[in-house]
Amino acid sequence: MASVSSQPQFRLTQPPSKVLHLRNLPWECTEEELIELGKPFGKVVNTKCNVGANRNQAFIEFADLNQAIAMISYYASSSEPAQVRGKTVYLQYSNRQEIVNNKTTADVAGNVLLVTIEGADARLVSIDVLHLVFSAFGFVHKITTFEKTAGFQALVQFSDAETASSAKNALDGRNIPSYLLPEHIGPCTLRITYSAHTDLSVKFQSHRSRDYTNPNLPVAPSAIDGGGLFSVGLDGKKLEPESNVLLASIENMQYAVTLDVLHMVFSAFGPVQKIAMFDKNGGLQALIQYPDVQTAVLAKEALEGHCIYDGGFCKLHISYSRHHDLSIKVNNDRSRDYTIPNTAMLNPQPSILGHQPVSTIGPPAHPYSGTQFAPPTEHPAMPQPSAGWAAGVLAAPHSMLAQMSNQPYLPPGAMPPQMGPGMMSMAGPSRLPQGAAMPPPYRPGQMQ
DNA sequence: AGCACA
Repeated sequence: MASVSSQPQFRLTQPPSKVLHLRNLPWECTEEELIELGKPFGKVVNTKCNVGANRNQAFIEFADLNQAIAMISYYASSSEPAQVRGKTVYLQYSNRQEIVNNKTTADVAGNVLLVTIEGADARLVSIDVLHLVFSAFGFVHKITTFEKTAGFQALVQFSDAETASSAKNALDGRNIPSYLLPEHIGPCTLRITYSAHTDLSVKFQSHRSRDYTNPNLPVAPSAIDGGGLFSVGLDGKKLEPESNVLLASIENMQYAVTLDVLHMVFSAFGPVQKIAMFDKNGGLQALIQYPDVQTAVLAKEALEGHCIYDGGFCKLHISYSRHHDLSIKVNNDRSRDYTIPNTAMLNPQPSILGHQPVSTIGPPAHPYSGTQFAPPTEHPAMPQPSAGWAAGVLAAPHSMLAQMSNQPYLPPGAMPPQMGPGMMSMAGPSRLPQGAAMPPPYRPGQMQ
């Protein structure tokens, strides 16, 4: 009575599926042979051969469930077994409902790009860098990365084929800007084709896959340490536990970074409850409190390593704080509790208009101007702010204010004084790339 | 001869 059916993976009967699992196939069975086998019963819409350790298994997917049932039923009662090249093949319903194929390339333009990253250090390119690069062309819905014989590859999903093709046209054959990459790593060239996918299935956020449309997606179990206290970072190194409070330190602070600048930058991801600024080791640091961990994670991932101002000025380094609720004793120019409704009390009306950054947001000599990305037909020193993809690329990593203050988070019915016209002008929409239909990272109501 | 990526 050693019933194999007690092992779920060897159940004798599978529930019907459009997908059939085939085994005992001859060596190097081709897709054509599989189609030939299935054709009498219906339309084979997809196949996958050379599956399994011996590469002698395969899947075929019919257009219709009834066609799969017809094939199974036929061979269940036939005296002639199913055969390929005279070899008996065994078939049953697959335990999956559709074939997910890695036939990643397509001939026609689609909304998903297949990106191959070439270069000795290609696999050191993080999914966040890819996200940044491709976000310059529009909202990136999802990214998955994987390693195949072709090397390190990624699938990047946009809303539509138009956005995807603008990214493809701009980036194919170009190098990822070195300033986005870790130190001392070689050039990484992007080779881009269209993928046959239209909607990637991302089950959890991990170091290999992201779904930017669903911030509530669970983090991959594989990316969480057994204790659960520490999560594993993009490079597999341990990180401090996540927190709703971020610790930001500001490097290369050529320009004053005020409470209001920080509030604006961090408000792009959700309501900022409290900010406390202080000096440490000769540099400026700030604690930024969000209502929840999730928002803080979003903000950290988006902002880490980026500069508030163009030209590498005021670079942010962000980690999770051990704090969870800051105690703000007094509202002044270095600390503020935005949850206190008494706006009259906290209104020093600082405005960065009094500081130089307004005129220096776009430094005259842009150090990154198109040298790596700019198409040869354009003037590298003169990125066209509203027309070129180059401006978009540059805007993403270097002018966060320009992009993020576009639609900062505002509490319903509230117009904080620090969101005055001075602030908005500094982030003038003129710097936004044309394709900046990119939704703001945070919208009230979107995240429950 | 028994189910594919993260």
